[in-house]
Amino acid sequence: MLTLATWNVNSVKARLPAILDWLQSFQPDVVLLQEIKCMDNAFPAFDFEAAGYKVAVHGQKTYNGVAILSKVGIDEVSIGLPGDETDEQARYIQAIVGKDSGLPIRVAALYLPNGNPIGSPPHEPHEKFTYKLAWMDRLNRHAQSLLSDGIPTVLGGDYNVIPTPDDCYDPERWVNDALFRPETRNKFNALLHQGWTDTFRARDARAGQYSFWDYQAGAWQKNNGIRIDFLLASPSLADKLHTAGIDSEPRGKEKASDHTPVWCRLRLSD
DNA sequence: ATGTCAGCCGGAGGCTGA
Repeated sequence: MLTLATWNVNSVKARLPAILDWLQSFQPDVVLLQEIKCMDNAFPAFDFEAAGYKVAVHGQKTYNGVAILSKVGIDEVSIGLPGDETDEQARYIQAIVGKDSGLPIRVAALYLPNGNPIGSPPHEPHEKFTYKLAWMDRLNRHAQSLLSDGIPTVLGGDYNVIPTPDDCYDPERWVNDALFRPETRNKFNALLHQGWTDTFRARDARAGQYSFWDYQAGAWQKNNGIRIDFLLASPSLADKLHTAGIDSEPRGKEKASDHTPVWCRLRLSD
């Protein structure tokens, strides 16, 4: 059995004790981190190595930043999402894990742009919603190429997409938000239709299961959340999906991230 | 209506992003 997780930690420095606690108690094999908010040389690699993980990092100053932690090795690391050489935001890293312990699996940690506020001014080249939609087009092209070479793959991260009204506490409140707009949901659906499986949804059909709760307005206490963090499995891995879930425990602790870990467990034998 | 948190610069607290 192999346990993978994705977690937007909202600063790896601010969250280090919380992350180490969770690794110790949950014992995931592979963790995909987003919003580490530091440069590569400031990533606390020693602490994760001491906990038994190999580390691959793609960071930048202040914003964004993604990383992979693995107990089963990391090989063939590559950073950046293809399709725009001018994009300097650190939002994508992929690697092969588990190379020398059975089935090698390609994993990616991605941090899809938020996209708010929408249109201010509407056709400005750095408008955030335009950047989000263009990034999603690049992701979909890249994801298609990942499927075509047949390597079992998990694409995990903070997608900043609310896929359906079941994935937010009050759909009316989100209708004009970049996370829920039809353009956003259509592109995410197009990704799924390539053949990716939302592993959580494949194992839990209930509405109102969330991975993010805003810090403001008592959102956590009222369970005013949204589900925007996903582990998408390619077809051969979806067939091996054992269980999946959201561990909301870290969100309730002191000095929590606004996101909580989403996990899935794969049956790799047979 | 407001409510939060983190990083940056710079040496306080205002700004940005989420």
